[in-house]
Amino acid sequence: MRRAGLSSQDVVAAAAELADEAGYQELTMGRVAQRLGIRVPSLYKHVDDLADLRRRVATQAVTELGEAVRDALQGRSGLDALTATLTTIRAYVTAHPGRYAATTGQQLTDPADPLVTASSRLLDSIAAMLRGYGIADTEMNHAIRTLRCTIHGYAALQAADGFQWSADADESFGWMIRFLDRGLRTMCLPPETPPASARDAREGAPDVPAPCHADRLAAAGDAAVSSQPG
Amino acid sequence: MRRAGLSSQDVVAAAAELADEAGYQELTMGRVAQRLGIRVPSLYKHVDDLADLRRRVATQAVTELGEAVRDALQGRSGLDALTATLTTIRAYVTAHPGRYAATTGQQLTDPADPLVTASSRLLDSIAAMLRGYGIADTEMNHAIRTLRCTIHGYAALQAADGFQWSADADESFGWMIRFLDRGLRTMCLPPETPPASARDAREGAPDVPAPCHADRLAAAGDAAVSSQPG
DNA sequence: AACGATGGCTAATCAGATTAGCTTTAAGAC
DNA sequence: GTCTTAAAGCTAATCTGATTAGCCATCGTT
Repeated sequence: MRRAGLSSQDVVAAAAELADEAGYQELTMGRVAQRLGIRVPSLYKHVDDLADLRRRVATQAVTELGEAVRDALQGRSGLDALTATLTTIRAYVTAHPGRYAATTGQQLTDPADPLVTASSRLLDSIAAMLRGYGIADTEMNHAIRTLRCTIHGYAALQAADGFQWSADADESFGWMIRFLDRGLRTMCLPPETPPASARDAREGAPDVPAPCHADRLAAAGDAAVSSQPG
Repeated sequence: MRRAGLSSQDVVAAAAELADEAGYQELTMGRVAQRLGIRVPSLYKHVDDLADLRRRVATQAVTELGEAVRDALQGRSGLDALTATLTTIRAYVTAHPGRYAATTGQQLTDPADPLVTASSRLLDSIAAMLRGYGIADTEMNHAIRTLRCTIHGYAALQAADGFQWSADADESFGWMIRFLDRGLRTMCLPPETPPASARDAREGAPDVPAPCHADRLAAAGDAAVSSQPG
């Protein structure tokens, strides 16, 4: 019989496409083999096992996403950069829900893992965006983590079920961007600075640490930040 | 042989405990049966199948979480209420990572589904928190969605790997709360209101819809908001 | 033309979910 | 007290999907 002549890359690519088209839960050895026109056991010549394949798909996703974000950030700063970042991520997750789904739930422990490397790059881009945004170094870790939560939450929800929340999803997305923008812009000013609004900031807030001084930064290159890609 | 005399509730409870203790990926019919001291096929007298069991665990989680948040919000408003909400959710997810993990990836389509009901209640609590926070009705949907993304992102990341991001996670959590607080307080003021900061808000922001007027609200009881629990 | 690594295959195994069908308990009807 | 019967368990069997073992063909190299 004629050989297909596949590489690991081909297998991962097929898996990624399959996940996007049929849903991440359909990313199975059988479906991948079928798509490639080979039998299931042959896949094991190219990947270790299903977990390995999933992890490679996740790595590809984070890599692609990181490149897209880096490209989108060229020459931008402030709200412009924030908008570009979120828009890019949203577009990516919309186009590749299965790939993004693969990234959720991956452990990032081994520093030599390509997935960890790719995640670090993505977070570096976000950090650069925030730095150009005027976030102080002392706040950087907190800001990255906060933004990461919001972005990951948005992306995870979107990847999970395509956001059926009706027609005004675009507006909500824009609102979210403006929300983040304002939060970032006011975050490093003294606590009293935000304009007196219709708000009663009670005194007895349960257990929030003191405002606006970040001690003990976990140093640079803090790979622990990226405990989860995206 | 002696009967165990189990109910569906017992099975779900055992599954929830198992998921918390051993991790969501260990939530398997075999492990659940083992924990209950019965054989695997007997489980099918109490639940339809594994998907049903998972969904019930998710429902229990969202219900418990909703009750906890509702309790925590008693007599609070503003930053106090926001802090209570997030602190409660964080505590719940920390105590019950497996349960929370069960909620991610559930579809919420059928309005009669108990999971949908429970999710709606939780979102109602969050809406009440925001309303008491001074968010206009026209912005409510956007605010809920935004907050939901951040909360879900935080919870999902935490449930996935327990947040190994080093020692200052608490500080980041506090920072995030203050960030959200400031964002919410400044969000419904005219765009120019936020104090001129070290920021250059460029003009050419890619594609964000116009600021601060929300048209076409998806009416009340908008179950589509809860496309994902938590 | 031989060769050796590579990529593919069949057959078999294993794990986990699910189904079929039987048996016994235990709760209520008489 | 017995009788009946639905519910709750069980064993055995099936099915799906992942994985392993071991064989064979292809292809680039010598």
